[in-house]
Amino acid sequence: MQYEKYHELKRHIAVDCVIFGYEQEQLKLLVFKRAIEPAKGKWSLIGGWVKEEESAEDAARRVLVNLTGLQDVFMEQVQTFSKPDRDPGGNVVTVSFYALVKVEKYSNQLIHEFGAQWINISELPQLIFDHDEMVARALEKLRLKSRYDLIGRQLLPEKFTITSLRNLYNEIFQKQFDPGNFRKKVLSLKVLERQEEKDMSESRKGAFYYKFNDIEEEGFNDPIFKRSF
Amino acid sequence: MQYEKYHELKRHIAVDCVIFGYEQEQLKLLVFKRAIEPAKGKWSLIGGWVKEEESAEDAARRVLVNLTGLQDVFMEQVQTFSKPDRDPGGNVVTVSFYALVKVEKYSNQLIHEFGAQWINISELPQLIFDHDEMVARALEKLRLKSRYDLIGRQLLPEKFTITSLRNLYNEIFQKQFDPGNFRKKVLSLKVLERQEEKDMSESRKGAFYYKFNDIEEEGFNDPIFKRSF
DNA sequence: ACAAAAGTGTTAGCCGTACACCCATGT
DNA sequence: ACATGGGTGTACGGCTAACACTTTTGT
Repeated sequence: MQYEKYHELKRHIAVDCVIFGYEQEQLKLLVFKRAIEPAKGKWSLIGGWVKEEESAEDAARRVLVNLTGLQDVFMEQVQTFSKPDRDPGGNVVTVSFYALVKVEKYSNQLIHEFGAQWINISELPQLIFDHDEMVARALEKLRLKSRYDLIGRQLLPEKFTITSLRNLYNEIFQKQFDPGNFRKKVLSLKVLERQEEKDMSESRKGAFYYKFNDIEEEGFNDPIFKRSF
Repeated sequence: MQYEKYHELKRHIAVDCVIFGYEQEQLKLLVFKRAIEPAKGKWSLIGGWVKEEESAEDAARRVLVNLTGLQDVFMEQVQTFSKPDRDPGGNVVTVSFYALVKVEKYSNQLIHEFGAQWINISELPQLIFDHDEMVARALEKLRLKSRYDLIGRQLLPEKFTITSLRNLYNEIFQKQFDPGNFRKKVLSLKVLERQEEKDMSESRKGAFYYKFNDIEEEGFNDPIFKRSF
């Protein structure tokens, strides 16, 4: 498990996690300043070794739980990277995952402990090895999912406004959705429930909070958003 | 490389290939009758070990070249399977790929040599281990690709009729596309070139052959087929 | 009264679907 | 002439996109 040693061994299997969060109307990624060699001080994703008695999915979940304490985080496999020379420290095959977490639930203490930081998706520094490509592929996958599912359940707080949800989609697709049309579209999907309470912080009139309802976690057959972005 | 031995060792990395082909207006999969234990006589996908000095992509390509002699086959990573007990013969992490090949180019001799057989996608026997799931996931990925790309370049012969192409889509989505609408749709994409020659075998009138043109291999931004199937 | 965001309504145009209809030709 | 698949035309309906318009309320 010690990084300094692994180059002596033959080939290892690891996971890396592309962790998305949504905070202050921005889509962010949790990145880490490496405390150890190689590439000490450089930015990277968080990862870990896959133990012999677990699957890559188990390992990724373990890494995430260890980092955040959160048990039921949405997570999906993205791609496996296996070029023998992709990690200068040794021959490492890495299965990458992306995760969607509610930033609010994070303990800031944990984050500092790991040298982690939430960074806006459009202001990312260069990451080590092929981690940039992992992020790019994860973002592609997130966009694809967002097109067929109404995501937000895993990223937004329990209660949120339609405007917040729209902003999330604006961030994901780097595009301004029309407020009126977006509202009608998502409400027509019948997965949101309006609450009594209003958010008064953003306007005089106030905006109703919504919650995701419990039924039908599964995606729709048709794309929600059919046009190119 | 010997299967009988690998259970003694700790953990291996392998690839498996979901090889799609199109023959006699049917979407088929190349499956193999295992000649060795475990699961001798059962059907499976073709696979191979990933050598220490190569990537999973390299390994998959090597397996395919070895099997077919074809160099430039379309191939894409699907998913990695890593449950420690997924292969009763040992702890094997497998990266699965799908490939699209022109059946016509295959040497039948090679196929028999490997105990292989083209089987219609809807008549597949049960496959060993988690190979059924690999096929299911590969098919999902193929469907997704077919929705955004006009697929067929890699599956159809050089010259083909619109009806053949439509049949391919019928097979992929298990749905009957409307002949007229399908024709207009694919021709509007401007990626097909009509040939002088006609195929006279299917109708009195004859159907023009088409070829894919050379420009723009990349996909479209919008889904070609937007509705559910 | 005004501003500013929330929310509703309206319209035009595009596109998918269904289906009618013509075409070419071997028997 | 007719049957058959190839190929074209048309009309309806649904949906998207653009944007005008109304609502609410603190200042």
